[in-house]
Amino acid sequence: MLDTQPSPESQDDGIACKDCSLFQLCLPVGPGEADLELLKRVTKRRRLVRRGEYLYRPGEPLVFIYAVKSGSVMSTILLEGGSRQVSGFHLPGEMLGTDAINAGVHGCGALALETTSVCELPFSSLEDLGDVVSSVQRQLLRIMSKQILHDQMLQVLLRKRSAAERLAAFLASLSVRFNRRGFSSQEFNMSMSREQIGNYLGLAEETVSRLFSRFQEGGVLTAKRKHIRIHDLEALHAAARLPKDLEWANAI
Amino acid sequence: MLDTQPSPESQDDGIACKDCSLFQLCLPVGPGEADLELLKRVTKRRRLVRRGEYLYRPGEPLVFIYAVKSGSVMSTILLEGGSRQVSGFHLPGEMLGTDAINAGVHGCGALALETTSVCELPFSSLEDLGDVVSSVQRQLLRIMSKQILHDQMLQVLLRKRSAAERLAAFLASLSVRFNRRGFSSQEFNMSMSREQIGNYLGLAEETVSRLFSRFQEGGVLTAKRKHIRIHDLEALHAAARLPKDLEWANAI
DNA sequence: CGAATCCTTGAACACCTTCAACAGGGGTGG
DNA sequence: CCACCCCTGTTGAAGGTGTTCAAGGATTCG
Repeated sequence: MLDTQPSPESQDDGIACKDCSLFQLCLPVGPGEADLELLKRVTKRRRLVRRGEYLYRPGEPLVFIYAVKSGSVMSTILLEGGSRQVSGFHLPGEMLGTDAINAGVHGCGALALETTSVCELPFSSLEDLGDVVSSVQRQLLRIMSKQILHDQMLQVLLRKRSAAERLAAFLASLSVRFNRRGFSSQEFNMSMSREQIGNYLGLAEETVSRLFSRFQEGGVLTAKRKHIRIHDLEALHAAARLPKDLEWANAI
Repeated sequence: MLDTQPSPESQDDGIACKDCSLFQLCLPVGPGEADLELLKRVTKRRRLVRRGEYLYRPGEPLVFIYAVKSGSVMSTILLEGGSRQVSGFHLPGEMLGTDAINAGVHGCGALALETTSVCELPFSSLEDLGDVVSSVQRQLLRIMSKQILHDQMLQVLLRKRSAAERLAAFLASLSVRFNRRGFSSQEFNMSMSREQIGNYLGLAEETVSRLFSRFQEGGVLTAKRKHIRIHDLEALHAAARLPKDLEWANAI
């Protein structure tokens, strides 16, 4: 599959961190120049992973926290019996790897769904640097707190919502997240398959497929494989039955 | 309801922090005396809440992170329409409130299920103190990372597990958590109702009740209202189908 | 003792899954 | 370039699991 997702940033690697739209999304430390310098040092490392490649695998030691710059990453939990549980999708501007801080070892695997560029934030440097980095560490606390919040929101979805509500919430979330990154909120290419969406939402692949058809019949959207065009954003959000709180978006 | 849970620690409030069994559970900073002194200062505050009282309500500013000393606390998310979603049960030695760090405001409410004693950890002091506190802050990061991990495990449970597996996992978790605190792993009093368990596990109250009956018919346990006696711990863990990893216990 | 709450059990029903078959694209090799 | 194959996605039918509705029993507390 081609990297069909348009890239809002130059492929030039010489970009300054402060110009990276990711900067304010993942580590908004404010106007302090010292922190900015520090962050520049910390976030300098880049890595490119191709579709199907792993950013990290379960069991590997935690070396970096990652921030997605472009592309998309799927994290999966390896269950006994070898089956894999999708635990999250990470779009540009979103972080992953914080769940490994506790054990110092990655419990999840992170798989690139398309050609993906990430920032590597060496965790040891975040941890060891003195109080210069305190505001960064505070930021890290906030980010992790946010993730806890989002995991809880996702749990709400998984507990009591119908299949249609789950998929609507998922699509509404994608829409908001793409839009936040400067893309259209009404038309985008998903990088994940029906099976992966189903796995993530706790639904069978067939159910997801049927729901896409049903939404299409209802005139809410047009879905041609991975290309999604939302005609009635209002209806989609209504079907999702989520609080209007934008924080929800990251959760799903 | 009486506080039927036996208390493994003296009710005397003069207990030194380092003698508190909670100490190593929630903030194991190691042998450093400086940190120990600091923690003693930080965790000195206690609070007693009675059954039905709130530790905090949604919307209140984040002042403390809490650690349960005795009793039990249920945290709930307030959904639109006024319905409440149970998002977690917190037993002695477990923390709550970290999800509020991001917004600085509690999104959940925390309700005492029985007479409960908690430690109040002023969040500002955790945040503001210099590098003296760095190891504590690192600890906080670990704790939050652990919670993220556990939330993910819970999601696995909610996505693809049957009702019986969910309840078995919940009971197995309670068993492990009680045992960790020095209580019997085979016999204990739950502080939560069938309805609350169902809400938490994404099941109807009736389903939970039926499952208790079914487990009882199968000779796995005896349940007399909130008093649980597990006869076949092996079978319960088998029914739960969880990795033997103890980390699971906190998750559910 | 009465009331309210919690728990239990039964029956019908709805939703989603599972099994099955097929369609359609995309990539590969001839 | 075309044919083929494999993978992904779609659709149908049957069946199971859990919910909902309903009623009754048990326990606690005023």
